[in-house]
Amino acid sequence: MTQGSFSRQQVLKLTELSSRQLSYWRKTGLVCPQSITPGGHARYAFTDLVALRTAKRLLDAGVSLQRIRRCLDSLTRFLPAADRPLVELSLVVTGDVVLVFHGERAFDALTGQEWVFPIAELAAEVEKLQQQLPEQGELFSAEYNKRGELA
Amino acid sequence: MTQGSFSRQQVLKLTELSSRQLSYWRKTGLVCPQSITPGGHARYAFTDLVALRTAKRLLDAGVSLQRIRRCLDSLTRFLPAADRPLVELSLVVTGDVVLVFHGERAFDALTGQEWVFPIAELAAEVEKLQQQLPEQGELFSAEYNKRGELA
DNA sequence: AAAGGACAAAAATATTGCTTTTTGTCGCTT
DNA sequence: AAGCGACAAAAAGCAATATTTTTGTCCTTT
Repeated sequence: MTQGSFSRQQVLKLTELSSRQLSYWRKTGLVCPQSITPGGHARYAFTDLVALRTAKRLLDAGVSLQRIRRCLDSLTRFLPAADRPLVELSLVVTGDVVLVFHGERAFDALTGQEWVFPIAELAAEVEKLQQQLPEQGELFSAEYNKRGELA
Repeated sequence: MTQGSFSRQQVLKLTELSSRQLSYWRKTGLVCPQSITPGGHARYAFTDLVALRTAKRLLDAGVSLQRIRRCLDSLTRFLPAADRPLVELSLVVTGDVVLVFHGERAFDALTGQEWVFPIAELAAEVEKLQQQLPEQGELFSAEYNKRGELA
């Protein structure tokens, strides 16, 4: 009995969703109540609550519903083990992107593309490359022109 | 003399850029050689190399040149202390977004918008909310219908 | 109270055509 | 080898429009 079972009123209070949203999300399958009463009324489980609240937060952070849906779609593909991404996963967001942290990795929830390379490491990398060129060094010293660049 | 000074050939080898790109980037001010020889030839400093390679990596990760330029523009606004973002900053990327890690924070290089909320914390939060509702609990046990939802 | 339907405003997305940017290639000069 | 210029293809961005999704409001039914 870890579940708990919440009525519509309770859910509205706990999630700060509008009644319309709750209905619509249910109808369109974004978050459905875990069970239904004999009278056809929704009963939301605790995990449903978490999912609803997560979706709400994503919305508030500027992620559109449609993007949320697409992310969920993708995630079932990339992480089939994650049954309910909105409940289980660790997400980070701006308006345009949803990042999923999973183990050591981070990837885009939508495209699955992995996020990469702390560029800090690049200096070291170039340094290594530098050693592959035996001949170069302080060969040139003249500096006739200073740059006025962007980067 | 931490600089080092690299000829065009060396730079091409080290950065895996095309000759055309090197020229164009120089002309458009993305990354310019630190100094010029009496004959008008480019001499790239070590930091230039790092900048070039960083830009190349961003490109490879799917960030367009134009976006890179705009990011650099923004960064000089958000982090005026960062003289050469491509050399100094710690960036993370997908095709659409460049994230900058700076101290404790992470923000979008383009918009400056801060990134937020590990959603993992949500469960705990809802649990807390739950306690504000004294009346609910395992009041309902009937489950007549299983859901077939997305999340 | 909860669900469902209907209508409309707002928000988001997709599409299309147009402009600008980036890159490659060739040829010429130093 | 390095730089410069010109032409063209590819990629990216932009703006205006159409289409779809989401949400609110009102009304009816159980």
